[in-house]
Amino acid sequence: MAMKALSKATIYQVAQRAGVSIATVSRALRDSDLVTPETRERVHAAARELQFTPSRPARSLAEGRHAANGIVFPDLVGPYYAEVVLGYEATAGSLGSSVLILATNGRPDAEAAVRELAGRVDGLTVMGRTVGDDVVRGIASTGLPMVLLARDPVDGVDTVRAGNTNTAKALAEHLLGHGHRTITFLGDPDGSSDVAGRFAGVRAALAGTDALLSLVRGNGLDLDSGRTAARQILADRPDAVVCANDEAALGVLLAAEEAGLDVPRDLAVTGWDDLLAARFAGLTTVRQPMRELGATAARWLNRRINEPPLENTAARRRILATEVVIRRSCGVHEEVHP
Amino acid sequence: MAMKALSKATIYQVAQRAGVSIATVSRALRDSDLVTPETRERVHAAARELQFTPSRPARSLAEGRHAANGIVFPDLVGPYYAEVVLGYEATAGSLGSSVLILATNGRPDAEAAVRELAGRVDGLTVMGRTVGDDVVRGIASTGLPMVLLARDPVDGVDTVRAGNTNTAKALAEHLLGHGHRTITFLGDPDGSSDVAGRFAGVRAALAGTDALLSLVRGNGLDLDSGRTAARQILADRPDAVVCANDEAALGVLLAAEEAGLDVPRDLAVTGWDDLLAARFAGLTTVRQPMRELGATAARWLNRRINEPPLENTAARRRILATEVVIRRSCGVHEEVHP
DNA sequence: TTGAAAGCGATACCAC
DNA sequence: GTGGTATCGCTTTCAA
Repeated sequence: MAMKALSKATIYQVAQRAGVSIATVSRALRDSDLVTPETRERVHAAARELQFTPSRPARSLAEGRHAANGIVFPDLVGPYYAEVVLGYEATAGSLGSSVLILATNGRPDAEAAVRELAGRVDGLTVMGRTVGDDVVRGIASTGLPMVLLARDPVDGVDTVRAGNTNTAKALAEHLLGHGHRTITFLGDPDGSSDVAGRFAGVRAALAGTDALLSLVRGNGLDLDSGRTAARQILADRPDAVVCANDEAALGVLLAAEEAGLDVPRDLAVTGWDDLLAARFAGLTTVRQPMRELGATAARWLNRRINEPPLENTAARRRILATEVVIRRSCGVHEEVHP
Repeated sequence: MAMKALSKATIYQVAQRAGVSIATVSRALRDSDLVTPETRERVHAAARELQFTPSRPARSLAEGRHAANGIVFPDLVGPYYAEVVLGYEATAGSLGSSVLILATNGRPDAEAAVRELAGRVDGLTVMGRTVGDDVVRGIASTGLPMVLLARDPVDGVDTVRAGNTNTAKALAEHLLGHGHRTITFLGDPDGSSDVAGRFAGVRAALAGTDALLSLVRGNGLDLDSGRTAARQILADRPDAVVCANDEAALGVLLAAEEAGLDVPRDLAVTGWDDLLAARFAGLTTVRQPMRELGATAARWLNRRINEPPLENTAARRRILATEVVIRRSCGVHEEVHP
């Protein structure tokens, strides 16, 4: 039987086999027009026979670029980040760039991991509160193109995010319209700038009204944290609980059910993200363009990477629109739902 | 010849600054014990001052490895893949490897993209029906360590998957227990081996009974495809619709509601995956260890990568356990739900 | 312990 | 058009 030809072929072997120099191989393989169709074909044949694939590190070293970019996010748990990352990958891929991902989640060495990642890419997207501003500045100052995603801006770095405050204000006003007067916000404004913006919006809506706003930070934005926090919140019998995201809100829904409370009659609940589950739970929430957030970041990063060094434009900011999605959980509406 | 504005420092500059050779810098920075604590410190200081970070391509070229591995999946849409990829990233990261992702989704050049990815990593995990067996074999034959995830095995390549057939059989038997006799399976067995396994399980359960099984392939496994397919299915008034995944099942639920059908009284519906939404939709489904699937693949791949070439063990197979999760949608149970 | 130098595998400039 | 070769930045013998 034939021997397993696993040692990858190099450009030298292809050159030898085709009877040309490595320079010619390089040209022929990248379809340079400085090669005779004849030799071009000969080289391609040799390459094919040897199953030649150029070494990526060698290429990168010679070209001075990685042809890859990276995205750092806190976690991939929950549909929110997943959608954003997917949008990012799809767009980056179509722009001809490979994508490296890094979830800083429970990583103790997040900062080091991010720096290491920065060394593997032509540009980096940093999402949410994964690493401090100092790290972002440090990396940006090396000249590596960067884009911030769903995160407070840093001087000189592009930022893409989804609208929080205005939409949160609209949501809270809708709640007021239902007659709710004691409102609890569940989420930690110090935990992420998104949450901070949402809280600010709610507060703005209640300012100058007779409604009462209280804040419960909770332990996180997942279902169980929401459920746990809700047990405490429900003891105070607020009219409504505005949650920082859908998962927490779903947890509150579960806790309310346990407590024998009817939503929305006894308690109104709202979330944020419009997850698939929100639809089936009848949860009033806010929809944000997750896929588009990722796609925009990828597009911007690509632009920065290919930008002529001297035309370096000022940092961009963009806030993508979000919208309130009214369902059953925010209060009793005219029509009766089955 | 343009001047690089922010050229990163090289090992040469560090060497010069520390007054040593590049060899010494290399050793000092990788904490070799062949260096005086004294010079070690001097080198570290110089590196720090110059903000030196070794060039990844240069390192990879010299070491002959990437310190990275990749995972290919069809799509990241829907919580299923996201969870698997997260589990993968977390484990790979903790094993000291960077992770490259590739969604073949709507990519016309999926095969080329996978090959290109293969050139950037020390090992590759291929999930589902992203590329053909020929491509898998081709890559595996170059000696690149691989792991197959949720996909039919290929000779000589490790495979990790979740149980389908037996659990599907149990699920179908439960349905029979409810008295359902006309059952429609929604999903394309030719579209993925997972779906094929689930269908096989259902068929096995009905074999030898008086129950009738029909197959509707549908156009996909997302909510809208399920909803659309359901409109056709419902015309036949089956007792139960067994869906290949939760998203399709949720679509069926929506269509049933539109048609004025009561689930489970008029129609039983089951899904697969146990998404968060399934819980709130009261959907009977099957839970699979998504996170663990990814983690196992990452662990196996790591083992292969670091395996002494000659101890090359036979291809491994593992099927992780799945379990039926009974909720309301499969039929009327004793207890009355609110 | 440290330094000199030989790779690693491409790209691209400069002659011919 | 092609070939020779310097270069990219680092790791790793091999000597000293």
